[in-house]
Amino acid sequence: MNADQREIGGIGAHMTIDRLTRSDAVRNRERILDTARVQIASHGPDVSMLEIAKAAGVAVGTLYRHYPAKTDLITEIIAEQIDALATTIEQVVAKVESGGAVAHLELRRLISHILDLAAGNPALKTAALALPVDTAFAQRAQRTFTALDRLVAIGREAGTLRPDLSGKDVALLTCTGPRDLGAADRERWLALVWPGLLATSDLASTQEGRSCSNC
Amino acid sequence: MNADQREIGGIGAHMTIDRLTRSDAVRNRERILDTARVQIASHGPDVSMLEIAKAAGVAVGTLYRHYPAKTDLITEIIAEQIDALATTIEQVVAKVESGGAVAHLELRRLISHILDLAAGNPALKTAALALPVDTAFAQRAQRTFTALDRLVAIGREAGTLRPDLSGKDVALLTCTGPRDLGAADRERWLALVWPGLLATSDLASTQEGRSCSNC
DNA sequence: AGCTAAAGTGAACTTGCGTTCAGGTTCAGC
DNA sequence: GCTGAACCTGAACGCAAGTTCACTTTAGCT
Repeated sequence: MNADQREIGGIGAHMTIDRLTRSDAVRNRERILDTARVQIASHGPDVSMLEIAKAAGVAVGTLYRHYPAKTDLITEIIAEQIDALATTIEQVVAKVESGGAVAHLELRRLISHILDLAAGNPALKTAALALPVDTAFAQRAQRTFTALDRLVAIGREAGTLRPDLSGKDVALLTCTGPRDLGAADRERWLALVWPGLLATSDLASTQEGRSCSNC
Repeated sequence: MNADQREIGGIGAHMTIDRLTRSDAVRNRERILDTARVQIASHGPDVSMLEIAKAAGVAVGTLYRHYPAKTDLITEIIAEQIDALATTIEQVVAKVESGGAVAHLELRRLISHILDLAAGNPALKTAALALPVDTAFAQRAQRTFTALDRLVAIGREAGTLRPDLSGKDVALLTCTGPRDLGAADRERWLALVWPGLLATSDLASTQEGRSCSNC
């Protein structure tokens, strides 16, 4: 799974010689990350480090060896999440650019997906807000915005999306979307918001919502 | 300002005889409430009781005399806020019902107002969520929903608002509206969401947003 | 097998916050 | 002005969570 030569210092680790990294250390680091992901998702970012450690089958000291402060742990987890989302969006863009899908429909699906993600992890945004503002998040978020912008631009040019819509708009909406509510409320929310993103709200309304005869 | 006969026990205070309530106690209670409102609004609901006390020019013990637990303080403040909002909405409804205003326009103004409130108090929702669910909030919130429902119903009957729109929809949107963002983002948010609340998004779009010739 | 540096362990320390309470203070009525 | 109950005060308590560190264990090498 993980070979001998792996990163250890997080984002910008570089040292003259990559001395050995013990296998148990790598294993524990992964266990901690996996556990923390789940714990934070279900119990919020206020889970104690002790509980995370216990759930990971590791002592607190070990946890602190890998992440000198709780902030570091949470930062890494959020960074993961952002990267995953960016990748997803980029894949969607690629699919649309290759003609394999329609921009505005994919955008709707994407928003729905993001809402689901947020709902499965209601505490993430809270956690992110509690973090220092100038971390490595900016560039990661930028990647997300860029991809979103691309997708929106295609839809705009196709005439299906609102002429003045931007990727930032979509981010604005999804970031403020419901996080602590059930699937029904999320769907309703999208049904309410969606028309505002279209060039003409009577067209292209694919799913529920207002009365629409031809779709 | 406050005469001899005033409430002291909060919501449902009733005793055989309303014995004396010292003037300094009343004064302090008000000072505490005023201070807490400000402190919570600016520093979030995590301000320590000590800081609130200090800012109010009072010892912690006094704070705890009036509010046996921090929860009680926050509860009262949120209750105040909800009541004020409910009153505002009811006034709007009355104005509309008397023919003094148009429902959908007032709804838009109302949503904007609620967003402003939330932005001036970004921590309130967080605080409310951290509270026990079955408090006296339910009936207060109900008052708000009822008023909203009435306003929306009028707009629906007038044909300006989306036929399937409910007061709960408006609550869903405003509750998830931007809280930590600037006025520009709030306006943009509303511009994006607003079309989805109208019967036909091309009509009655009063302000910014898409191209609209006759308004 | 033996060595050693890296990694792991968990009790203890620190800090911050909610809350209490014994004692001093003050308002209100006589 | 005197009395007593209500009120105020703030040091102290308890607790929970983040963090440290002296010591033990272990992986990787020879």
